[in-house]
Amino acid sequence: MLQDDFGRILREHGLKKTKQRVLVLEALSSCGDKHLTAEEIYEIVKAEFPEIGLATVYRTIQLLLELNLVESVQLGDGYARYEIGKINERKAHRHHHLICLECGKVISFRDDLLDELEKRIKESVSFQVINHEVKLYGYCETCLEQKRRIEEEGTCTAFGGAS
Amino acid sequence: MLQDDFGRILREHGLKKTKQRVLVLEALSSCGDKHLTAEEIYEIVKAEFPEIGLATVYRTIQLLLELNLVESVQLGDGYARYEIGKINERKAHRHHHLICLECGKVISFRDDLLDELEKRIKESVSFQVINHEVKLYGYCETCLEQKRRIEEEGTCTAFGGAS
DNA sequence: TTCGCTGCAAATCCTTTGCATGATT
DNA sequence: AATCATGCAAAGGATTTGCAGCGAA
Repeated sequence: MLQDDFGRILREHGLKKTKQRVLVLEALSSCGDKHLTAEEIYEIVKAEFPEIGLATVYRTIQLLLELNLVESVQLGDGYARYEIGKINERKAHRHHHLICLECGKVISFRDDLLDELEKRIKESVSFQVINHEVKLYGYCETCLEQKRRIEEEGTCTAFGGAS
Repeated sequence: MLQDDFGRILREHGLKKTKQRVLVLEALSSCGDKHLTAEEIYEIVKAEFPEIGLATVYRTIQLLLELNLVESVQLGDGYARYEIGKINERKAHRHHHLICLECGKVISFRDDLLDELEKRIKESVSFQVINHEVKLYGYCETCLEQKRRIEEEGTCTAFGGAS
């Protein structure tokens, strides 16, 4: 299904369907919300196909980006991260990222509120918005609980922690 | 004024006030909304102080970031960009970036709508939002007009342009 | 068979770092 | 005078590219 679609898309663009390309797409596909780096994709694919090279992974990602099958996200940690796009889910646009400052976990979050913001921009500034990207930094549930627990335990610690 | 503040802040942190540091801060300060790259800052400062090295610019930026005088923005073009922060204006948080896909121009945009989004997130997901970053990609006024003009001129061209 | 795709290694790009010299307090 | 900051050049890390050989059409 996804395989056939992919083959068709490649064919339509005069590109060849190779094991490497399929495996890279599958890695991204199966890791849905994990926002993999190139290196991570490389490791995943290498488990099943050890002869693959990192350069091929980068080239394939580039290809998938151009085909609009994959989108890239910059989380500000110096790595480009990639997530599967339109092909198997339609959550392509209009989803934002919650990024945990503690553990780095990324949660995707769907919300159309930004449509409102875009409208507002159109009215006040002359700028035609095509796409948007929202990142919210904070603390995820797990890390929040952990912090809470530590605070409770440490209530009697006399030291304030000036930082 | 700004100079003195800067001197004070440096002194408070046991740092020395050097010509290079002042010039880097001034470059960022005077180019308010331009979101300069390190290389651009380097060029600006070099005009007035040719013996400065790029490494010093990077080190100074790092310093200014740590002092919270400057903030960094990733526009996804592979360069880190920097903008002056809290010191001379209080527009630190809550301003978003409109990025022109055509000419790369960056327009800063102030809006508190995201507070609403943050509240909504707090309700639906257990995630404590600390800060957020919004980038809107599209076309700026100048580029829109240019496109319009080209379209008008080219109305009679028979070719559709299958892309 | 043809031509694109791959793997490897070298190259590139932005940014950081080591070290001896130079400037600031 | 004592450090800290600088400039230079070399190192670093992510991504890219060149090229000969391999594999899909």
